Amino acid sequence: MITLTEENYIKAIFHLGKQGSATVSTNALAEAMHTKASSATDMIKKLAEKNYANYKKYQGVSLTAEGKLVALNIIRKHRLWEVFLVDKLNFTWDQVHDVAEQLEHIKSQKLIDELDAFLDFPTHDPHGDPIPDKHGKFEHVEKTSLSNAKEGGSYVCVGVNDSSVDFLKYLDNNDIALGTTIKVLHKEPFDHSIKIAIDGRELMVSQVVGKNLYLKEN
Amino acid sequence: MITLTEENYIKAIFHLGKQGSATVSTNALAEAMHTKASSATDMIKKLAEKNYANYKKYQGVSLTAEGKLVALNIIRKHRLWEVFLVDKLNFTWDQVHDVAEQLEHIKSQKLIDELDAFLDFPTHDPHGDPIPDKHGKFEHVEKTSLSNAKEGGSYVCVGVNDSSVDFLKYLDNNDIALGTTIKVLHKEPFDHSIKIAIDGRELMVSQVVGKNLYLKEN
DNA sequence: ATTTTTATTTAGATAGGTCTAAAAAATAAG
DNA sequence: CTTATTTTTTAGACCTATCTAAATAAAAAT
Repeated sequence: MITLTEENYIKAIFHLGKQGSATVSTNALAEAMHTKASSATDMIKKLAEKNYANYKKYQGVSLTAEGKLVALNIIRKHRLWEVFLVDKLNFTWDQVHDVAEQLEHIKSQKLIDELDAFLDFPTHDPHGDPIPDKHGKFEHVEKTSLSNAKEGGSYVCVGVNDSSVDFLKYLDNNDIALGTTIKVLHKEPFDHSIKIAIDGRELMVSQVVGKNLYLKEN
Repeated sequence: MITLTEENYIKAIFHLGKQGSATVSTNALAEAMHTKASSATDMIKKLAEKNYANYKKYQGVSLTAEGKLVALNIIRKHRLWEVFLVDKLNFTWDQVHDVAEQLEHIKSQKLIDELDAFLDFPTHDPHGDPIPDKHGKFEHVEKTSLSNAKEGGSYVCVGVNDSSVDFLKYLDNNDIALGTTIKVLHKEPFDHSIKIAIDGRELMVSQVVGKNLYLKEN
C-alpha cells in the first residue's frame, strides 16, 4: 500500500528532477514539501526500500521506473480533475490547484477511466500541461519560456511554469490565456524585461513573468 | 482541523444513533469502524474534547449540534458524489460506495456547491437516501421495511438499508430498483419469508431481504 | 446480595510522519 | 591541503491512530 505522503514525495521528485530521471537533492525535496531535510531523508529511505526511488547516501534521489509510473498516474489524475473543474464546474484556472491536489489521490481505476471519457479524452489541462495517457505516455510540446523567445518572433502561449493564484490572475488581468498570440517586440538587456504585443496592444513584462510563461513558435 | 479519521467516526455515530441523537455504545462504534473498543474510547474522548460529541464514561456517546452538522455535511458530499458517479460516469448503484467514501472527504465549499448545481440539485442518491441541503436539512420519507409492510398492501421501493454489493446485485437480478412497485402477497410466520409480486411476477424473499428493503405506501 | 459475565476504560507498545539537535560527509575557501 | 561552511544523515523525541493485555465498572444471573 502506498500512502498519501509517499505519493506526494514521489510527485515532488518527479517535478524537481526532469521527469524523475535527474537526481534531486535532499534539501530541494524538503523545501518543495515544506518540511525539513531530516524528514526528507527518512522518506527517501522508505521510497528506496519500496523500490520507488534510487538512493545512495549523500548522492540525492531519483525515481525508478516504478516510481515514475506512480508519478505519471498521479499527474494524469490531477490534470484530468483540473479539466473537470474548469470545464464542468465553472472553476477558473487559478482556483483548481488546491482541490485537484486532493482529488488526485482518490483510488479507483474505473473512476479515472470514466472521467477521462466523460471529458472527451482531453490532452491538456487548463494550464496547457499535457495529460499522460493510461500508460504514462504524453506528447512533449517543444516549448520555450518567453525569456528565451527570439526578439521579433511570433508565438502562442502554451502553458505556465508557476501556477500560483497571483501569477494566473496577473495573466487574466492582462488578457493572456492559453492560445493567445504573443509577439516579442523588444528584450531589454538591462533588467531583462520584455516588451510584447497581444492583439496589437503593447505590454511591458518583467523577467519573472518571462521565465514563467511558456510559448511555442507560431 | 478535523482529521479524516475523526470524520469517519462522527459519521458512524450519526448512522448508529438515529441522526446522532441517540447514544451509541463503545462496542457498537468499534465494530462499525472495524476497530477495537479501546481505539473507539480514545477517539470518543478526542471528539468530546473537540466538542463534536457528548460523552460520559461508561455511558456511551452521542453527537453535539456541531458534530451533527459535520456528519450531515459529509453525508451530503457522499450522496452528491454517488449521484455524480451514477448519472455521469456510468457507475452502477453497487459500485459507488467505496469511491464515494473517499470523495466525501474532499474539502472545498465551491466544489460541492458547483457539483450540486451541475447535477441539478438532486434530492436523493442512487439508493433512495435523501441528500441534505447546505444547511443540513433534508426531507424525511415515511418509509417502512418490507418486513413491516402489511400483507395485501401495495408499495413503492424507496431505499435500502444494506448497501453491500451482494445485496444490490441481488436486487438488480430480481428487477427491483428504486421506484419499483411491490405488492405484499403473503408473510410466512414460520421463517418470516415473504411472497411479493413485481410487475405481476411472484417472488419469494427471505427475512434478511425483508429487513433491508425500504418501501413507502402506494 | 454476591458472583459471574460483559462492556468499557486504562496502561503501555507500535508504526507513520514529523521535529530539533548533534554528528558526519561533501564542498568551498583560504 | 587544511580549515570553514554547507549539506546530509542520525539519534532521540512527539503526535496520531492503532493494538494487546490488564483493570475497572456495569449488567445479568444465581
